[in-house]
Amino acid sequence: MTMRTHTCSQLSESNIGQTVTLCGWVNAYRGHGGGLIFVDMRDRDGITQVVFDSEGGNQAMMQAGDRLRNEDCIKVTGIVRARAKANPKIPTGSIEVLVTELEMLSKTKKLPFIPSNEKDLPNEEVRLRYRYIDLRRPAMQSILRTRHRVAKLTRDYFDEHEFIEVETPVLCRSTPEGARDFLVPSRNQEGMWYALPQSPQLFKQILMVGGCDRYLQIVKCFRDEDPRADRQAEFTQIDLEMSFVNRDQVLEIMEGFAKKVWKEMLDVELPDFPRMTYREAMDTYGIDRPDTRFDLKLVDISDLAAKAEFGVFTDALAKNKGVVKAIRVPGAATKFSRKVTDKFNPFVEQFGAGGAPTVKFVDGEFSTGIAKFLGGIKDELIERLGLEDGDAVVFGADSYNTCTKALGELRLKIAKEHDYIPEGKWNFLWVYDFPMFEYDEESGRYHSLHHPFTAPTEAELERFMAADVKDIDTVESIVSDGYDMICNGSEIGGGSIRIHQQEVQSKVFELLGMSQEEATIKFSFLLDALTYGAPPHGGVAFGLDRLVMHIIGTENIRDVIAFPKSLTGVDLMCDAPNVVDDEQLAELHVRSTATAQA
RNA sequence: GGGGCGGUAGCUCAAUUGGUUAGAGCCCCGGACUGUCGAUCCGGAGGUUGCGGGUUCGAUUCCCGUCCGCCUCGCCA
Repeated sequence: MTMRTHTCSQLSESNIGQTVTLCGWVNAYRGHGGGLIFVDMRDRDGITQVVFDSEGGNQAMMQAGDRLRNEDCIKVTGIVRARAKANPKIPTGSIEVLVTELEMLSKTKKLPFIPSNEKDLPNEEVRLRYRYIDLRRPAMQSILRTRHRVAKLTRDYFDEHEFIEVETPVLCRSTPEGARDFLVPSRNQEGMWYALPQSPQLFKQILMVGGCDRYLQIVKCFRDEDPRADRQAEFTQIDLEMSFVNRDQVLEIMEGFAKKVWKEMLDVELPDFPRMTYREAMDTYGIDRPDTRFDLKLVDISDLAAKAEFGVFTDALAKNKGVVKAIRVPGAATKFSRKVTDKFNPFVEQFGAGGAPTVKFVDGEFSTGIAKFLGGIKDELIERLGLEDGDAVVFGADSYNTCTKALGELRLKIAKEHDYIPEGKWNFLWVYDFPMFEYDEESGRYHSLHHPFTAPTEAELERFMAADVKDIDTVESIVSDGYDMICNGSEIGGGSIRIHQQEVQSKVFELLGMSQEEATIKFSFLLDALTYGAPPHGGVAFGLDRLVMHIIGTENIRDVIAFPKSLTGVDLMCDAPNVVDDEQLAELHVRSTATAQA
């Protein structure tokens, strides 16, 4: 039993004549003087019109009804009756409730905004500050429910596949590889700190060593890095791990999960996911998470460019790993005005490239831009790119990494701004065969492309174990058994087969420039665990926030989180983070070095 | 840490080359109205133009600094 007999979505013509009680908020108020008042009541589930009629109620009740305003929280008892004229806009539009009793549960004061006025919402800052009002909007309720359904679907699917949910600690050991840790001072252990988990990676692997076989957890993770529109410091991961599996077996089960989510949530039947190597993704899309809904592929024309007498090309080719690449943009000759192409240069400069020259291909000739440099290679270029009349071509010339990155990003920008992305298309794929390591010139060290617990592929194992730290080309060429699930150009999940042999794990640490002593201090528990009969295992982590973003069709991660933070990591509603007392700090053996305090 | 855009009433916005009392709609308050459904109509209240400094006879407007929000690069093993 609750205070009400029905929710605001439940009543229909079958309830006519019944006395019912509803609880909810005033969604709209339409008074017609002392004698007749309409109020739309809203709760989580829907809207029902209730009527105050002087012929059906007493004077005091009419007066109380007349004082109702948007978002007052009320309880109403009355008799269900048919409407003279139904309102087809709402599901309960054929009935209304003639009020016999009204109870004001909670009067609202003047609101910063009216949640029922979807067309005139305030800016996001106000919505976040008054999140409890924003959350009353049906659109927000729908998102919360969508997120709930995805979480439930997740638990159901993996339960059916014999995964069990296990909780791992939130107060962890700091392992300052990769992202910055959030730290928590220890009161009991003076001078010691916990870190919040960037992911439960090591715990889930140790669960495999502990015989759990198949593990699931929907879990908060924390990375103290600057947020983005699609990234928060605090986010939710669907964390998975399996024992006694190889890569294809992991992919099969994870692909089944994605298919199930898309079927249940969007009624979309996804075909089997294509697979693409990391190398192919980088070569043809300039990014490790290619959006394959459209072409605009990067084509290597280095050999042709070498023959063109164009300084930009020849200079680029003279660089270490220099390349020249081109993108055919179908039908863009008319779209690429000078104004449009002038913006390409500053855009690619952000990514370290010098520029992105263009040409148009009209009436069998190159024109505008760098056309005059392409005379000698015209026919070969047309053939290589498959040019048709009315196309445009964008070029990039630089070292492989810079050129690829710049053109990859430019490709996405052009696709978005000039409508090359088809509506309603879902292109999933797996990217695999990542390099294990990338050499960073600046620090003179390697870092892991996935994470340092990713195994080399079986075929690479021997070469990996024999690799010499100083042999950069060889180390960079070693392929790992990692994989990412990509959906429309966004990484929604990633994982790998993990290392389950201690000597292999030690070799990774060695190549990462960690001394044996250092590795022992940081990861002794893992290295130890791997020596006690660790099973082969692998897994995946999906980003729950990203998944829900795709399903509801938003690019703003704050839309799918009930209480998100701003881009400076501030909770605008709670005003966190905040200053704490010196006594609190003293207890934790911490003193602030901050110069300014609020 | 760098770059870009923004901040005027509770909310969404306006305000001429710097100009005299900073406007409108919604919300709120008061009133009218018995079939509305974004109800309608009449009246009213509501402002340290984010904050601090500067230029000027005069600053919402121009300049400097600062705070906040959004987007982005770096960053995100």
